[in-house]
Amino acid sequence: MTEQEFLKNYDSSDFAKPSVAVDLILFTVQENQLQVLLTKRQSHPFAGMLSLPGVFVGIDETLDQAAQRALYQKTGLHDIYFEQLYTWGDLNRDPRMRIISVSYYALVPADQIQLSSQDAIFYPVDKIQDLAFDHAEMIRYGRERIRNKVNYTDIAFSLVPEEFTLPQLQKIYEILLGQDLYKANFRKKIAQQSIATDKMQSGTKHRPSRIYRKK
Amino acid sequence: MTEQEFLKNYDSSDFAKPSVAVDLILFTVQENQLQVLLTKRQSHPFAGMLSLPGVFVGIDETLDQAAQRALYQKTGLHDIYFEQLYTWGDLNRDPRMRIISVSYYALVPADQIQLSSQDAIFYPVDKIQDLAFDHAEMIRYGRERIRNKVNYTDIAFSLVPEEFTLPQLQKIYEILLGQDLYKANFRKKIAQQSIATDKMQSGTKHRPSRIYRKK
DNA sequence: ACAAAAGTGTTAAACATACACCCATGT
DNA sequence: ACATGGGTGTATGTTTAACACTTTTGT
Repeated sequence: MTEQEFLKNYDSSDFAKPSVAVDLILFTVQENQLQVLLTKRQSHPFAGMLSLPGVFVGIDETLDQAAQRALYQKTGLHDIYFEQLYTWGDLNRDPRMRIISVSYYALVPADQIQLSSQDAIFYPVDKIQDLAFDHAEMIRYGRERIRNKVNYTDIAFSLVPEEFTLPQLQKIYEILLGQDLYKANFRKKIAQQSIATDKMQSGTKHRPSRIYRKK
Repeated sequence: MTEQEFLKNYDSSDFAKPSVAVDLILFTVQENQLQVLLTKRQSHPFAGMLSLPGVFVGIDETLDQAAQRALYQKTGLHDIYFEQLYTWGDLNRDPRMRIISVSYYALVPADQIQLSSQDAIFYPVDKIQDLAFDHAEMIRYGRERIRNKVNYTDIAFSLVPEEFTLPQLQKIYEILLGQDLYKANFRKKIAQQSIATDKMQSGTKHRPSRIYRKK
């Protein structure tokens, strides 16, 4: 049977279909650590373990919409940076049945977050041990994508409030990259993507920092 | 209903499921152009138009396996460079039904290709106009991914035979990047990733080029 | 000898890295 | 006055871009 004949004769009810889910990897920086949103599983399989929030993709719902829905359910947030990461299709990802999962990652400044679900918590990425399904692997992959993208995009700005100081922003860069940066050089590079306001930070017990916005 | 309850009560037969397909974007360089493998559609929808080769994902088949199968059907090839690109989930991608498609791209040296299907042809990427489904968009996205990856990986080597000359390799880089490169600088950078053999090219009407292998 | 493309050494500019220092605030 | 972190100018090293030139083959 050629592919054409296959497509021609294909009747969607004739074949067992995998289910399709979207899993969301929501990153934020809190307490000087990169953290990820996890939920505690109440039921089989992996009951009691932590897992990423996920939803099944509705028949009348795009993948992006499903990701937005998962985000909204857990955080009440709508308009934040998010992006498709990778699609996971191993056969026994889920012991119940064949599920193909499209993973998304999202970045949110810590101050925007108000968890709307009891069972949702933030967990430091570096301390993750065992998660349900292949979710630890997903997070590792997302972590790596971010580490790369920081260097040639402005995604780091997504983790900082609209108004921020350069030391704040530098800390974000350092956490995402996993290494310290030289203050003077960081500023020369990043200042170009930022606009200085006339406001200054207050309440510090040292010289106040100037407040910037993203250009 | 919480997500937990949803998952607990979820019965795969209760919900209409999208179908899942894999579409393959096979790139090669022929006649100094980046070309992509297309097939002419014989039947509805988009009968007569060109499209990417694709397969439905079997219930006992991983996504990578499905991509390999599509590759093998069209070219008889097995072990070549390929990688997942992106998953497309818009609602009306296919007029027949809801299909989510996981796209893969692959890179093959032109000399390895022996098309095993009558209706498969190579088509220059820069001359593509209308394709069936969202396949033109997929190719554009894959083209962009390659353009980026050329700069920080060695994927360009995947488009050249095991033994190659540096001018050959440079031409590949130039085609992938879409711009000319300076010979001397290209060599300083790439020579490090290559090993010189003691063989020389023959049959040219000018100075013969040394043959290299990938390190 | 000449054409044509292979192959190399050197210079100049751009960018990244590192250091040294000054500044503004609270105590 | 001092501790603390904010903020800046300059020098050094490394990478990238560009040019000028030599080499080897066929005709």
